[in-house]
Amino acid sequence: MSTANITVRERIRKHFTALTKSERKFAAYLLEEYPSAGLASITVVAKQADVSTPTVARMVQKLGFKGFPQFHQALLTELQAKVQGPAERRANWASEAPEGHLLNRFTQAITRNLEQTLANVDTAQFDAAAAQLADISGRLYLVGGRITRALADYAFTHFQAVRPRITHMTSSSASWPHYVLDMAAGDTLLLFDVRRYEANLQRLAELAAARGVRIVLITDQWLSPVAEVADYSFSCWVEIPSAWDSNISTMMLLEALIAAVEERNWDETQGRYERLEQLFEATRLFQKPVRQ
Amino acid sequence: MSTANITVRERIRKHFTALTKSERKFAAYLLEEYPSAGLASITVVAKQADVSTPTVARMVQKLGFKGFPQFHQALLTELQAKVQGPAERRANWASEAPEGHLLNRFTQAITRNLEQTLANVDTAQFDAAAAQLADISGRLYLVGGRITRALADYAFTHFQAVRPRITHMTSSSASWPHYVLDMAAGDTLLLFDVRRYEANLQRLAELAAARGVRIVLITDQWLSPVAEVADYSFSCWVEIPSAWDSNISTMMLLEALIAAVEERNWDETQGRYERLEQLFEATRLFQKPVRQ
DNA sequence: GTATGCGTGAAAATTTCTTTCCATATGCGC
DNA sequence: GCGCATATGGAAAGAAATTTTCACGCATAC
Repeated sequence: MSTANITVRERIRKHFTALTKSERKFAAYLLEEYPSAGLASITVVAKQADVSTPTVARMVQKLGFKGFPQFHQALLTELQAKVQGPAERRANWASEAPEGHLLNRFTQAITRNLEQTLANVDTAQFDAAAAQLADISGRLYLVGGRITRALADYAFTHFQAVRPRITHMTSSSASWPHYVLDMAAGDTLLLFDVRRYEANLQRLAELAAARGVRIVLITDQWLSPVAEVADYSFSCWVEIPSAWDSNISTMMLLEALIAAVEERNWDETQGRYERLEQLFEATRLFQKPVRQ
Repeated sequence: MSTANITVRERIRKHFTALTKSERKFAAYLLEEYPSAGLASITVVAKQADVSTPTVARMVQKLGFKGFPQFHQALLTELQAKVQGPAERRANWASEAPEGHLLNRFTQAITRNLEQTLANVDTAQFDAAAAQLADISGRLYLVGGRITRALADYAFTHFQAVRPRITHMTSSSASWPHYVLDMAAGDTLLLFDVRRYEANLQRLAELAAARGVRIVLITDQWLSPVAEVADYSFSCWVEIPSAWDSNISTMMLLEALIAAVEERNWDETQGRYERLEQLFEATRLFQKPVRQ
């Protein structure tokens, strides 16, 4: 492991004096276009540097590699490390917590889930889905499963403030057919389905799709079968060291969508917030905010 | 050339529904550690993803590559482009999103909120609160406000799997007195209150406290007045560039608490999960999970 | 001028990787 | 419960890569 951490570049510098003329030719070529010049097969690389394959093979051995594949792998690892960026993975968020504390382990898993989820969002699809959700010419239906019912509820509360014409389909699937009856082309169905995927939701999605309803699906990384009929699907990474799945990334995607819809309909949304504020005031349901 | 510019990640997204179970397994593995997981030889890659080489070969063809080498090359090119590109693109956060895209702005705010929230958790208090929530000698009551009702609902669903003796107090505050009537010393009340703080919740908390109920409060950074009577309070950072507050950090704290309770009561919890599983099986409410 | 030794690359030998074929397993509809 | 369709991985064939061998060229020393 002692020599494992030095870069190929450093190895070349270190052994340069021991290299022969052709080998130096190849070394120069590699450094010229580092490290991409070394990423093809030995045959291709050798040809491009205008030396023979044995020359390259001998040289990488001089550099301390067992063979060309090992050399190739080393370059790859370097490149990968570069992309990963500063290795300061936010490991210690819960700064006060001891190393192995649950909070830290949990945080690490969550961070990774959020990263993965975001990396896998197709921006164009996100924008299109936001536009669909913002389209108030049709109704917006919300529905979730056993676990995600709470998310659908949360979505309902927020979308209510952002746009009119919303229906929260209760989790009692017996009543779903009644809702489907009123669905029409141009309507939107925002559907949550994480494992274990529920057959009822799939049937609902199929019925809705058949009526020309656009479906936005928020699911997990293993993709609910509803994705088959959904117009827009988003995968959220949900694994945590636990018997159940985390829905933090799911929630994040939901909030991001709400924010996007809000931004899109801002002119109208603003007015709604003001009216909502006045209504709260009128009903005296809520106390004055502490700040702001 | 028309299809040359889309990333492998996008290809996977696009074709995911057409993939079989094993192929998805490989796809998931690749996305998990992208793109390095796909850079070894097909044999190695397949073995690490625990699928057969033919599966991988078939899949890359489905993605539109002629063969594995072409797929391999595409990943390599992506990686190179990434390195060549704008020097320090921030890690993997929504890597495909343009700089000023809402997704990126949103993510930044969320990251900050999570950091702040975690930095402000007192580990000892967290552990103590978890112990309180895990104490099944008393009842556990759950309640939330207008917005946080959804979180209380989510908490209810999960705590149900983890421990017995739970009561979800519905948001209709008219019925709260009935619940209070049955509260006794040794019971626990998990209460969510974020701005705008609700007078009803405060009164409920006072009544419960008077009856000797231990109160765990999850609130925002400005602290609900309920904190006065709560035994344990946690502040979650909730500000995002939007007219409303984000509850992602709130959700995170909640999930962390659930995880902590689960870990604490694991012996009993495990049995509950198994029974739950059997009940699901019996009611046939749910489809078979895709994986695991 | 000849002999010696090192560097070099063509080509063979070998290893490794990729693809194809096929038997088995698995799930699904009837 | 049966038969069909599809998915899966073992194994072999085929392809490509890497390594080794070896003969030649070239420089240097005597």
